[in-house]
Amino acid sequence: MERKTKQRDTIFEVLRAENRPLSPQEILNYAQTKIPKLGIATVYRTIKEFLLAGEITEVKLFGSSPRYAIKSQEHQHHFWCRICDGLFNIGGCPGTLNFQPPQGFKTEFHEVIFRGLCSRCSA
Amino acid sequence: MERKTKQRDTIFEVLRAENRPLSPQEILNYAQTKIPKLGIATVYRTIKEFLLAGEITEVKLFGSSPRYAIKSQEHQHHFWCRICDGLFNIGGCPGTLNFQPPQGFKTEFHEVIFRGLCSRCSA
DNA sequence: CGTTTATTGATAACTGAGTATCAATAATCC
DNA sequence: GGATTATTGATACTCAGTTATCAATAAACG
Repeated sequence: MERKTKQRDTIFEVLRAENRPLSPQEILNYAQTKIPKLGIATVYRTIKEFLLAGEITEVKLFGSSPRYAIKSQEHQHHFWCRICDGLFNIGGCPGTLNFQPPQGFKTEFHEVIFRGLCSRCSA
Repeated sequence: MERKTKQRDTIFEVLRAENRPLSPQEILNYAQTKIPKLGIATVYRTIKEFLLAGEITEVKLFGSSPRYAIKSQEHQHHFWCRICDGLFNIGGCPGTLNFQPPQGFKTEFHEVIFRGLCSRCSA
């Protein structure tokens, strides 16, 4: 990551603008409105660099391929749309749920996924 | 599923004895203590048959390949061990969490995954 | 501007999960 | 037990996601 390039700037801008976890393919689709000839390999390469640099995090759920999002300081969970397959950040988790695993299990963190229709697809 | 075979009986017995969602590979590993020459293709075939027959359900989470478990009537969530990679059923969810997605999102169901160390691995 | 070389785009290669194929095996039925 | 045929085990294959390769491009810097 020694040089500033249109490709890297655009990929980061896509993640910033969407503000939700995106798959490599989604990133490509959005970014190609700015750089039509952008290649998928560049997206994967750039994701790797951003991960190494600690600028983004990987979000993997439910057997789908991983998504990537700019790091958030908040405790975030996710809504996963059954129609458009999009992932959306959901805040508001109080940190502790109103139930817990039994004695003996040492919970380090939890993830909650709401499944259904996002606001756009349910409209 | 016309004939009763040692393979099918063993695979079902493994799922019953473990009482938690198992990956095809886990099923193979457990079942091979009974049938050393059992093949992975038979595991996949048998899973498909049990799914069609409605005897088991598929549990998919967090980018891991799917696991399979005998159907439960309870609303179950899961604990996923960071060390042994095993999945465990966690009951006790009141059905509604103490936070929700914002207006506009239509939640059909939710999944909660606790991540950390299972009772065996934390001992 | 010209040189250097990191980066890119196109695409071939790889990977792991799951499926198809087919001869060998074994459950069922007489 | 013998015949029939569903099932099995071994393995080749497929597929989607990801990575490697390499010539062409374009940042950076004098």
